[in-house]
Amino acid sequence: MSDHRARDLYSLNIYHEDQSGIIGTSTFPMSTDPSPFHQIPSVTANEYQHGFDPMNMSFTDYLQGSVDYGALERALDLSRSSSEVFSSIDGTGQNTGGAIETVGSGDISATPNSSISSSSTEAAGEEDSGKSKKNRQQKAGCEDGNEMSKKVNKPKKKPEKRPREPRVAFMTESEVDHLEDGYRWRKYGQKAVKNSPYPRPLFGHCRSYYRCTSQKCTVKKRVERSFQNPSIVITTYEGQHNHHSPATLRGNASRMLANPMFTSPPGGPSFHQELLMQVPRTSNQGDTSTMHPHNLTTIQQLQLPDYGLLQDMVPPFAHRQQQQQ
DNA sequence: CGCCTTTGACCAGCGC
DNA sequence: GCGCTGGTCAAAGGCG
Repeated sequence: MSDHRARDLYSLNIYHEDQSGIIGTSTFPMSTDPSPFHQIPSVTANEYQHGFDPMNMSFTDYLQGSVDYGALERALDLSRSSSEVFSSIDGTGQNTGGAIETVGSGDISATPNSSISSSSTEAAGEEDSGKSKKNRQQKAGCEDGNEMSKKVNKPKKKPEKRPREPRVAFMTESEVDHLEDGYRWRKYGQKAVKNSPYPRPLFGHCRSYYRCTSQKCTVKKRVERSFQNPSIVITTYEGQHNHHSPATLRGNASRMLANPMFTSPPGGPSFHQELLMQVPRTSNQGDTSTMHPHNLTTIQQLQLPDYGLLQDMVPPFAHRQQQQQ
């Protein structure tokens, strides 16, 4: 879990379906070559605090609540999109890959923590567990093989759908599936991605479900690998943490994670998100000289022949990058 | 012992 | 209605 190794490059992509997929993307070098950091504009505290820039958004930004959903909404024009903005299922019903989405909930204009602290959110979580618990109890009660008891007593009420938490997906080029983000996660499930030729986690085409281990924190995340490029890990966060990163107890990494002012890792980062804090402005039009060559390399790696999961997102992104060359 | 992962099963939603 | 799929649960087991 924590012994994972980072690759030389990380690419961070934030997707939104309505906007041809990508709302932000960044690629940045790993600590093996710290020099590029000096060539890449860092995110200033001011930018961090007063303006949402999807191109500079990171796991940490999101997890730490630095990203205001209101700003996110404005940036993405999510006001007209209140449902899941990306579906992994194409028109034929075939899955082309995992879910990558930035989802605006119906209440997206709320503050970053509102979705967490709101009663609706809690109710949603409770409802979820409660519902399942009820069913579980029924199941437990029918160990004698009485199948009917499984499905009786279905309260058929609740016509209204439970609002989903806002979701944000990140694409990260990494060899490890579960990227360290400063929080503690508990895996609660795993599913083989449909149509996956490799239904086993070892081969990366499984979707893992994690839940924040902190009590009262309903944040979940899904981790899966891209069909097209197994080196790309797609991490989808749902909800926002209502607590500080527990990584504080595990070294200075959390200090940097929790501190948006942090812009230069002393002695080299040990957490991916420390690097994510350094996300460069890849949208830097006209001045490609500031782009690290690795960026382009990574982008091209993202462009894979078999359009599936990323077909809606990667090509436009890659094209844009190529046009900048 | 506590925390975590694994894993099979279940349920709801959705498309046909 | 049926089947598929995503999401979740919880027992069992592993690990430090």
